Amino acid sequence: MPDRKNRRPACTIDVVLLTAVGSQLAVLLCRAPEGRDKWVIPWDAQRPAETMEATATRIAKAASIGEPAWLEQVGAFGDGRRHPSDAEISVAYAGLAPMGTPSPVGGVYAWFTLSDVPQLAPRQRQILDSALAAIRIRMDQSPVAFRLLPQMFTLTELQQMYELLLGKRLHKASFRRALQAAWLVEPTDEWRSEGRGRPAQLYRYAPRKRRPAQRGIRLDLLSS
Amino acid sequence: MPDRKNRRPACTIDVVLLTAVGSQLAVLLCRAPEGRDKWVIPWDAQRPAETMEATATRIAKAASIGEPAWLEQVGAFGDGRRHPSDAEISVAYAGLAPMGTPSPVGGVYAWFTLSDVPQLAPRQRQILDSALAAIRIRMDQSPVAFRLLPQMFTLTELQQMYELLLGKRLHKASFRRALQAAWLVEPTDEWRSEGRGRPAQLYRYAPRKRRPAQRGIRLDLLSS
DNA sequence: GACATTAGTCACATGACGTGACTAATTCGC
DNA sequence: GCGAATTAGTCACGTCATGTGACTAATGTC
Repeated sequence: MPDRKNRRPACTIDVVLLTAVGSQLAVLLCRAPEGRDKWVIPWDAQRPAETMEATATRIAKAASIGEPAWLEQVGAFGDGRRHPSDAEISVAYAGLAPMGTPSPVGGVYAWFTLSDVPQLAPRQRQILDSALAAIRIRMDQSPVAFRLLPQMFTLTELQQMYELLLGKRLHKASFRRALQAAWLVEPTDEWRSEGRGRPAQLYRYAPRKRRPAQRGIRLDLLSS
Repeated sequence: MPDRKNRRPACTIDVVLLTAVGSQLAVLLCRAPEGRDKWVIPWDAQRPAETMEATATRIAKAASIGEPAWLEQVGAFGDGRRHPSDAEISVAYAGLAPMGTPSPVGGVYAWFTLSDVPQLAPRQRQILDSALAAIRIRMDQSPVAFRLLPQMFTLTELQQMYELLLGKRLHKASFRRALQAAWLVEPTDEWRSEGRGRPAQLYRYAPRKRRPAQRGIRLDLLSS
């Protein structure tokens, strides 16, 4: 919700909201007031007495539905590259919305799969790339992938989410072994039949004990 | 070099400069203009047409001697905590200076070992802690420790530098094994005798091939 | 009921890591 | 000199994590 009444803020907050659409990552963009087919990453200026994170949450709420399931700062960007606001610097946040979050009505906002992202202002392009890189790095530390899934999910869905976020394929057996070692999920009594093939058991995110000294789970696991 | 003539900049650049002093990490602080014994992390406002990184380099240059051997952004901080400048937000950079960099003359700047850091403004304390955490995280990705050492060094010195930055002891054999696997150093013909004990071979930083698919060296190696 | 399809598991090879003990080269005290 | 102390450097072995292919299990389709 870029507010065009103020001119040239000193600093903007930009929010890269991601979700899963089918088997692709998608980012939420906002139609620019000028130009029919111009799109921007949602941004706004901080309001008085508002923390940066509060600003980011407000932008995310206005843009999508409800609060993002995860939100973290990516960094500050500037260095001369152009930004829709002409602000000197922009502080970027990355957020995740559960898959299935609908494109908000009105046509002002829309999800774009990563390969379909239209041309952005140079600084916003840089922000998008950095946000993706930041998420990939933080996946090792914190269980981010669950934020994109519903409460209950199959292990295959979870693995696909990891593959989406990491941008590479994982090996089934290795993935499940690592998952067990991390004590992150627990099985439920329910099963889901997806048409053909054996039904899959549903799991729920339930991180267990052993937080201390828990060395980040490494999912380098290659190929299929 | 906090410039007190401007009032209340919108955004400051703060630079956490680290070096090794003896067997401790030390941070460069600047004497606050008011109050004899108040110290601050060096900061300044951006100048017109200056990138953030250029500002950080300028601050580092003014504070210590020459350019820092490494400089990277940590993030943007604000959220109400107090800062010497009263600025809304501060963008923090972390930098490294080779060990042996002298305390600049004049008494305005001085190195403080981490355990001797005096009380700082709350936001600057947060910045310092985050900068340390950021360096520890990035050590895995990029060979930061070498920036603190001279061109040639012994493997024991290198190991001590890693221990300093990671804040924990490493096992000699494991450390060298991991180092070999990473192809980061090569031996020279020279040896150094340090008084008692067998002389140590000198090594030089020389990252070799195999950059692709090089999975970050994990140095979890515990105890002595 | 044979087959395709998807879920879930097993077993083995390979490599990384934690650890203690070993050898090597020097200085120091006598 | 000569042995003890000290520091450098290596080895070997046990354990655990990871890469990988093949296996079993349960369902739908024809």
